[in-house]
Amino acid sequence: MTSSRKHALVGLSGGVDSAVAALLLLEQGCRVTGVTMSVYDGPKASGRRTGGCYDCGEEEDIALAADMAAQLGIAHHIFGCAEQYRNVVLAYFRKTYLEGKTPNPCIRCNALVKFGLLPALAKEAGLEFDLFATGHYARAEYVARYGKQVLLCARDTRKDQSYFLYRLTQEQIDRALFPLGCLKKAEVRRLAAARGLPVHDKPDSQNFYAGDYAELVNARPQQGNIVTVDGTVLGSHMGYWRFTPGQRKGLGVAAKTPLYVLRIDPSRNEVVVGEYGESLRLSCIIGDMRRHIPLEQTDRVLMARLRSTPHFVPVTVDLSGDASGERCVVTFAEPQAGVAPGQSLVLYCDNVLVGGGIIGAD
RNA sequence: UGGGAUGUAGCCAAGGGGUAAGGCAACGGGUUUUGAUUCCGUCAUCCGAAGGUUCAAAUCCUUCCAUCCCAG
Repeated sequence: MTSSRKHALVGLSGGVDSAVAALLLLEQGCRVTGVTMSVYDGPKASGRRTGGCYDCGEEEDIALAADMAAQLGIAHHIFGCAEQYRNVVLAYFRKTYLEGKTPNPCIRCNALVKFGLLPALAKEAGLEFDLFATGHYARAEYVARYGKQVLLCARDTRKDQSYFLYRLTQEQIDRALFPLGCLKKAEVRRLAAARGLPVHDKPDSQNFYAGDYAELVNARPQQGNIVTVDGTVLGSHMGYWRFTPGQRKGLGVAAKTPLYVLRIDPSRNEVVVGEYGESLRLSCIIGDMRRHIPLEQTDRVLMARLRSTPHFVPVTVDLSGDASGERCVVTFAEPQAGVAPGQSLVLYCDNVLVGGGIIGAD
């Protein structure tokens, strides 16, 4: 491009964050086009919605996104992604739970649908753009010492969402733009209010699905036992796929101390529980890795997140066991609770996202 | 049937004359783009039942009921 005026495609969800992202890009002088994906293809249910990604009331959000685009004076396009979403996210969600593991649909969706299919469809539709922006609280910046564009934590690490983005490819990172990366949520709302955007006080959406997860797994309820490590039966449940390691609430089992899910045994439909101490683990195997920065280039202690929470644990990573570099063993400085197969472990060096992978079954 | 023991919320469990701890579960809420974690709040007008003693009892007495264990 000869023009210095960049053209940014912005994923508008209908919420405050993406609207403010678009607003900021306009203020920076970008050409901006809004795009929204439609992913729901389930029953046209009740219409009662609480704000999930896969939500039977998504038309409302799409309409909000369109309104927002109109208010900002930018073009807006809607792309149907339901079929792919079903194949890529929902099928994965169901399969993972049935394997006795815990899926993370947001990570999968970001890499394959939101940052994958959506811009691809936009390109197919003839839209030209240099950048793809979203309202995520994260940063994508060129870092000289690594010689490329990398993902970084948002300034406000409490709100940081880079965890959900670690599976992006280098090309996706190269054109990614996160206008909210240096802002706090309150500032974003203030900006929206100042610009008169009606979504300025819209509650955050924080669910992937507003209904009963078991509906998505779509498995027939099946009674099984809740057992201790030594096999003592403490109670029963209606399907192992309703549980995740580390879970405490919802077991329905009374004991001296709180009990946590230690592991799940799909073949016996058993949920193994134990005390907090029994749930601690010092290491785990990571598979299906995505590596953004070679570990040799990191000279500081690596920190890991085992969940999207702001909690970081110092770790050491051993890649020696696997030549392909897709697997490694991660050892924690302190024993960790809630290490759940299927969940992602994401590595950071300072604020830079180094890579990550999926926690294995053992 | 004889001997022993126990009966406090859904579960476990303190309190042994002065007006029902605590834990677990459950429920409600906060945090959270994963129903995890975490945090906050609520949860026995009543202590197996009926009488009695006392200013006052879940706590003492009596009887009854239930359950468990050991005998036979």
